[in-house]
Amino acid sequence: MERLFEHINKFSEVSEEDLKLIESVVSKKVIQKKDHLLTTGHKCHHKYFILSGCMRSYFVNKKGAEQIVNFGIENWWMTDYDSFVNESISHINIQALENCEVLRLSKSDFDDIVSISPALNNYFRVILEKRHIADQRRIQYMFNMSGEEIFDHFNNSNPDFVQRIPQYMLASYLGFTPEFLSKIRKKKAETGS
Amino acid sequence: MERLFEHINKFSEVSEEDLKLIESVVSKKVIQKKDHLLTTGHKCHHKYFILSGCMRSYFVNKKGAEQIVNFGIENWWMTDYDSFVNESISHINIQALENCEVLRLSKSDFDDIVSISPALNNYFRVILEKRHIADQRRIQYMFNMSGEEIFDHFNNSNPDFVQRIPQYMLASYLGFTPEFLSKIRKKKAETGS
DNA sequence: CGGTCTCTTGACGGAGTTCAAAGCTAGTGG
DNA sequence: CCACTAGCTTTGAACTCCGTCAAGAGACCG
Repeated sequence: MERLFEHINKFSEVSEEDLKLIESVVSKKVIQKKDHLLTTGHKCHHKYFILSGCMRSYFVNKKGAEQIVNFGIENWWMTDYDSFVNESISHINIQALENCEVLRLSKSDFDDIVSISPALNNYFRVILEKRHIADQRRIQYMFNMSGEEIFDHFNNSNPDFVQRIPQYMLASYLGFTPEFLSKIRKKKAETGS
Repeated sequence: MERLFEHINKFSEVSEEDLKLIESVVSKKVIQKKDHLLTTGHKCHHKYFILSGCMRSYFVNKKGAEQIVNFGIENWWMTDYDSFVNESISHINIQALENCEVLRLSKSDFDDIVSISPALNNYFRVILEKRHIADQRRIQYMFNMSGEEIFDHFNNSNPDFVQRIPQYMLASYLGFTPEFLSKIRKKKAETGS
């Protein structure tokens, strides 16, 4: 709980009352590694704030391969915004990659607290700004860099995180095959970084 | 002005007072076709609500070509969020593709009105949700579709808009070369769509 | 009209994929 | 504590999609 409070405080000026409000509507859950929080074909009724652990969202592409869309780690709100906001059928899956502790917040409680508390509403606006900026950067990188450069950039930006996931998932997230990623690594090993 | 009010009303429950507040801080500007609202190396101090016309944001990639990041049309807020929010040097350009009428809103006025008016803050949160969802979809399409499929999908989703811009800009936005787009079109003409 | 901007065409090249096989690694149970 | 197995990574050859380059053909605007 403290972790969520700190996160909110970092992005919005909230009162004790605001924190009590959100505390009253979230519930702590433990998720086992490999368990799913959301599967394709269902509506996404919740946001999950990750207290510990690591997750991925992914869909099965036309070739039958799992395409990873996002990873989530500590201090991230994980959800399918499309399904959550529009209450539509989700096309993605959300799965724990490690044992996780999360705080779960339902759509109706979310709607309530943002209408009751301007400060919490503001918190969610600010983290959406951050996320939109991250999305835009990601799109720009995809257009401007080769596979190898994208790989280097991600490694340099997330040196700790890359340790936590298998290479083939990183390959999927970055948009290429595990074989190609392996060849990049080989080339680097030969030429010395 | 009416156009902006309608847009706000569509996404948030605002009072007359809220509308007067935002009216008091935006100013109407006319932008000539080909003029820039933002150029690389400068800070983005404003958001622009497009009343009429059409714009693009783009950067010059490593190969020296202009890579289009986004288009903006009527009822869109155009800005470089990264630079606007973080007050950092922008890496992109924003240019009018047609003669435009816009409502200009400065960063400091934006900060003021979202802290004064919860309803306006909520409006900006909701449109950020929409934008994040659009970004996520775009990323998913880029991963899941071939160039030809991406082209078809964009054409089908934006039948009116594609008439307004030259093909080579569409090619840039979708992430390939004008030559390749021309070959797709040729193939379609031959095989009958 | 003349020039610039846009679109098309074709030959060639390269980045990344596919497929199939083999080598590694780590977790699990006996 | 070892052995087995499932999951992960590496390799290489053939292939595909799309980019590059260069040249020409339209189209639009002063």
